[in-house]
Amino acid sequence: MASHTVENYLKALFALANEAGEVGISDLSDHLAVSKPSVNSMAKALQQDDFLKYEKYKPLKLTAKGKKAAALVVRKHRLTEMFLVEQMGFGWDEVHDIAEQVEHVKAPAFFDRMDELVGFPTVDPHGSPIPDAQGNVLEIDCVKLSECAVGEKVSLVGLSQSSKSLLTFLDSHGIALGHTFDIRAVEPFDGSMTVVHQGAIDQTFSLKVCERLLVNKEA
Amino acid sequence: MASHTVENYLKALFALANEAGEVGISDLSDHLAVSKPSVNSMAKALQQDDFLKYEKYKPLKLTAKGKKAAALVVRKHRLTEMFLVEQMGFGWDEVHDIAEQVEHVKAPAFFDRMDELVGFPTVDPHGSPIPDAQGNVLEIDCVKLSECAVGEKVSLVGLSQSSKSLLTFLDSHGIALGHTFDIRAVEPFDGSMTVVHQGAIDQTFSLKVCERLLVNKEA
DNA sequence: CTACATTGTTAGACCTTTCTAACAATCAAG
DNA sequence: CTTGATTGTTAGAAAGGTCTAACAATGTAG
Repeated sequence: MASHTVENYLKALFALANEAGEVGISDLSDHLAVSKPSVNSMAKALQQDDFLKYEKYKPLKLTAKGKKAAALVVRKHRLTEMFLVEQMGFGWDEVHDIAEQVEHVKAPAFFDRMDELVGFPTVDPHGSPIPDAQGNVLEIDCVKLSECAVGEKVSLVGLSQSSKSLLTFLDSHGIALGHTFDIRAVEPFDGSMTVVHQGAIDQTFSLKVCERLLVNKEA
Repeated sequence: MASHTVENYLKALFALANEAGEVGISDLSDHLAVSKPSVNSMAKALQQDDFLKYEKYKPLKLTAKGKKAAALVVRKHRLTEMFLVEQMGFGWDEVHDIAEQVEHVKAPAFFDRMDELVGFPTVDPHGSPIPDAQGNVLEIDCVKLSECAVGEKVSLVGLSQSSKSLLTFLDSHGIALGHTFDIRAVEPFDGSMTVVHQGAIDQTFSLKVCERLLVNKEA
């Protein structure tokens, strides 16, 4: 089974491919806070194990095997987050770091039981999809709030790049997954948006916030 | 913080010192399934970090720092076992291997929450004491069943060296912590014991079993 | 007290993962 | 099409953990 380190590389590769498309050595180097030569040699090692297709100066590409292995790590991570929130009472802003550790535990029964206890969820506490036991990931139908127009009524289904500070921001504004927004105005100057939150409170969000909120238009 | 490997060495040192008194390189080598030269070099490394006092050809001795660090790993292990049984529905014979993995998670809040959720237990599912957050271990007042005499009435408080096969044996005989035994006979030939289990069923146990059952005489 | 088994030690190698320093390829701009 | 920035590469070393082979110390039986 893949080492702690290998699992982290796979997870990073998977995440970067899903948001940036092409993944270069430098992207991984930044994301993992590891030097480029280190990434380079790991890339060769991962290719050796058929997790990765690596050609000099070309973008890195996970193989089918690599994608599956990565998805299963993500599965462990997101199931853990769900378990931490639902069964252990942690806040959605506290679970990432803990899950980052727990995801490397090698004990399938442990994660299977978590899955069962939280009722076989399909998304984690931040709305990100949980890959199934075969490593398949269900795509979620959503757009960034920033891409919506005045007059639209949407509901929050997920976050892109949820960070602790974003989560704290949302908490402090009483925003949670499933909440609705009626888009009232978009400021042309800076892209900030004024919305009616949960049909009641008027709130204005910066473009930076709106780009992180993934919403569903059929609310 | 100590690595995965170092934590395992500390835990082994702690366990062996508590049952064998003196701990030699070979004991550790056997216990961890690692070669003697490996143990030897790790002993030097542990001394470097002041976890261990090491002198050539002398038995290994944990320092105060080493004992505390070891106790805290044992704490994580046993809290995890308790959590797995009480909150996740695992059997007492299933939890050791999972806890062996989870104990290396570096997330104090995770274990604190487990502790809370299972009601701050003082012993794990096998009756072994859970060290407190400062690394202090409460001694449990008990003797081996094999050391008891005919006519005594005792209750099961713990197990020494609980293995999966011992736990399965106990399960199949309906034996659990807290159960009582009235000692009826001790066979002089092989040390096997006949007892009344829970005031109802007559059972006979081999010496090997009786040496693993830790009991309290004031039952 | 010698001999043998046990136990511990050194030396040297290997694997994984990381680094820095220096160099090479690629790509976008002028 | 050349320049310069970015990006990627090699080479070489180090740390942590492991091994085997060979040798040294210790302790126990006769």
